Amino acid sequence: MRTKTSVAVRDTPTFIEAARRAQILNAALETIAELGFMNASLSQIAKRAGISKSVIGYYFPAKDDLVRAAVDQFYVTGHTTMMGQVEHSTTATEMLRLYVRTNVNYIDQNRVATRGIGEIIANFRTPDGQPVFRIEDAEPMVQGTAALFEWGQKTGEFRPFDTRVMAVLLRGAMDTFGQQLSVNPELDAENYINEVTETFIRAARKES
Amino acid sequence: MRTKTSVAVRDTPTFIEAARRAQILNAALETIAELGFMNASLSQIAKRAGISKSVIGYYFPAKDDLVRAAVDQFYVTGHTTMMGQVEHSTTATEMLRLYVRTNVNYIDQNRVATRGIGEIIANFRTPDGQPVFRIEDAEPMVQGTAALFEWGQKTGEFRPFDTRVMAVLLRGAMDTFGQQLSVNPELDAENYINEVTETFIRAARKES
DNA sequence: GAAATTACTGGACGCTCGTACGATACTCTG
DNA sequence: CAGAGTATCGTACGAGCGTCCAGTAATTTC
Repeated sequence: MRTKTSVAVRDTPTFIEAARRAQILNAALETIAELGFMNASLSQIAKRAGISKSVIGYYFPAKDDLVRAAVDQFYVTGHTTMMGQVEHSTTATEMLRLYVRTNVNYIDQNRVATRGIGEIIANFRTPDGQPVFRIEDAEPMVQGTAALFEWGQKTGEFRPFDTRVMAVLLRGAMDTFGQQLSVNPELDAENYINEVTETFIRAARKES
Repeated sequence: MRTKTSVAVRDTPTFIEAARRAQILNAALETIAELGFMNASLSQIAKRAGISKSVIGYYFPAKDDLVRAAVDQFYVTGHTTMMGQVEHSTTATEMLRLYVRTNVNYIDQNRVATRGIGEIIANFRTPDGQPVFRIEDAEPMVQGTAALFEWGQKTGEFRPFDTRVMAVLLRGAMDTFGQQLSVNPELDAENYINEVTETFIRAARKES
């Protein structure tokens, strides 16, 4: 007679299950953010969560599933949070301002998660060495950003330029903020927002 | 009776030793660039080099030494290569142009090494999880870049702005190019150079 | 409050890692 | 061309990894 070693598939998860899952996901992101993806073993994660290693195996069939769940959760909450704030702008310039502000603030207020997810995306690979999250998976994000600049070119707010390169530069500026934050936790988000906004508006706007 | 299991310390290395060291360093960077730092085991590196795992141990006492040697080599050759090209500019604007061009071209022409070193810097940690190469180690690079912008402000070519943020943004734009390259190897370096140069000159220059 | 289900534990398994080592092959030098 | 020094190999070891599993504790169900 075999005993159950993994959680049952249910329509509505138990209260305990929901809480444990959240706790484990949180501990995983914390551990990854602090030790790096390659040192974040299940033992380490379990130790931080104060639970036995096997509990993780009980709720997540394999480590892959845990990692994927963490990434999914991050993008679902993050994307909806940010989209809501940006979408009702009346000019491309205003949208650019809001885009920078919303993104930087989100990173600032979700430092551990942002850092952890970054580690995962950079280092999570299949057994044969292929990245699980390839850079082209961020292509929709780049194209969405490029659309902002295309809009501005259409309305005449922006000069002609390669919108894709500009979008990649802006995305890079967002990522850079996260990295700078981990160097200097006292970094002033407001100042960064203002400088980056000014920089990109000047770079994109039509000659006066 | 013990036999020698590591290479002797010599004033001038043997021909074989120099060749093997170079071969191993090269294979290591290749492997790291392709499989990622965390999957680049000594077995994998040895396999690529077509040698036994023990040969690596013969020339490099520990894996750490191999990795550090690879980083050292990269920075020594890279830094001197680029400094030489930029240093005799007559205006800050010209230097900015040269800076972008030289950096992008260097990354373009050293793709594997650039990618490998990036992997190492991001993922190489001490046993307790602390990064070996901390981001503040890149501070001299950032300050050197900031000095370029300060110069331009002093000569009146550039408007007032936070030179450190601008320097971080420019460094980020350089790093971004490398990442974009690994997505799309056909990426046009010349176009990227032109767009980035135009972007930063417009962002930095004084109002006309 | 007994039975059934759910939640958790500690230990064992097979695997790969980095390192260490004894033995063997190659290559110079006298 | 013998022998010392140099270079390479295969293998073995302990540690840590992710996964598995039989058994126990806790909670829910009837």
